[in-house]
Amino acid sequence: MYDDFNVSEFTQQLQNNCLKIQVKKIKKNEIITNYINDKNQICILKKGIADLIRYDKNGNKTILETFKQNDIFGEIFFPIRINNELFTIAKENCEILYFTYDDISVKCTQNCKFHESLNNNLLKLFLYKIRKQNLRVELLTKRTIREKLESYFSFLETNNAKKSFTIPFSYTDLADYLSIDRSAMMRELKSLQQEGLISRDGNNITLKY
Amino acid sequence: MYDDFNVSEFTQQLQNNCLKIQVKKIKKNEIITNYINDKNQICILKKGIADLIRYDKNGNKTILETFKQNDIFGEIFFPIRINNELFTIAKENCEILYFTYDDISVKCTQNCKFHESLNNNLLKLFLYKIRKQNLRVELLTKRTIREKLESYFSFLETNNAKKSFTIPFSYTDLADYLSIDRSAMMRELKSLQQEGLISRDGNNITLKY
DNA sequence: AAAATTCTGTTGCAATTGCAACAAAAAAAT
DNA sequence: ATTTTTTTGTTGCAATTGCAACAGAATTTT
Repeated sequence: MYDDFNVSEFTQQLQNNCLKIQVKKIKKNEIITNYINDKNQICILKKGIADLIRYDKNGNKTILETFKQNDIFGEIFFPIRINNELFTIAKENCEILYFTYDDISVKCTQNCKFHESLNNNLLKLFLYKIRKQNLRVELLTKRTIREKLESYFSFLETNNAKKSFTIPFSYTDLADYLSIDRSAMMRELKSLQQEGLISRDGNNITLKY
Repeated sequence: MYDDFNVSEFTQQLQNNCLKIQVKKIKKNEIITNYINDKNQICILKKGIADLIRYDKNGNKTILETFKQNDIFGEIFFPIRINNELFTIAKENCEILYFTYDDISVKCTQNCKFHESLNNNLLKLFLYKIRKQNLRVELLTKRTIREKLESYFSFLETNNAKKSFTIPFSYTDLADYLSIDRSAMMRELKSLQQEGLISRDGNNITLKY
């Protein structure tokens, strides 16, 4: 999807090192963190898939972010609350590294090589996250359902370097991700098909333009 | 608004150092960068205010991001294009530092103190940016104009620690920032007033709840 | 100081979107 | 293998939102 930052090695190193790291295994459909406790917490997803979710007062679910291997998340990235309850939920069995931002600035006594590369690697993870969020803002600021779909498909097209690709969501989740009504989205997908702009087979989409 | 990262000192240092830094002054309403050239470019706003803008094919303007002193932006944060033309425009006279991501990873020969703190400070700037973008996503995923306004006002309330605050936008720009139609937004503001939820005097809003 | 431009406030109407509801299909759990 | 739950697909109707258009206020430029 994005550039490969070669951070896998880094996240492997994290575990057995001088930094205070907690490792936890979370089962599918369980909550990883609810963004209330754990001030300045940083999490790295070592294995699995997870979503950052919000439910509003009307029961609308929104997928604020999606996380896969090596993605970074946690309370530290949400210091400002606008009366929302957020939580990260495991979509598959997950393995997560927990530590705090405060810890990373404390130099370890041994001046180890690990600490040398820590900031550098975190910088890459942060950069990756910013890019992902920028894409998200671009999608969300599109004014119509059609434009959101087209933009998202355009992204998947670029990402897969193919006119055909698989949506990495159920259609229910895709609507929650684009922050639109599912039935209205289905209606729009139908229009796109009828106008011959796309074809569709399950979660596989082919762009006809 | 956010935590103070004490990065001002850092951005001052940047200019007279081993890193290849370009400094430019850009006049109000001129384009700072158009996100096409300048691969891996990073910009830091040393002085002034700027917006990242997109116009869609229907002429709708969207303010994707707003930048003030010490904010970081540039092409590097947008590696994936989804057929949008983006550009950053100076809202006031600006002073900008330009460098590239590639340069920062090159250790300088003198092993200077500056390079020691470079990654650390960039990490803070990146973190700050992620927080800002997360807030943005929270706003944009709200389903109705009313909810967007309420959320944004709630943020300003928290930020100013007061029920009264000044919107840092014209109403035209606020609509472009929330990605909604201006007239529909004005209508909603009127409703909020009529229901006694807010009062309004120019760009000053007071929450009545 | 006058002219030009941008911003605010408003409204009727049209288009889009959301809501509710349901049946069939598919997937997951027992 | 059967039951339960979730997802998909669909549609009429209502509510919201966007569009167009304009006048007056405010701001900026000349």
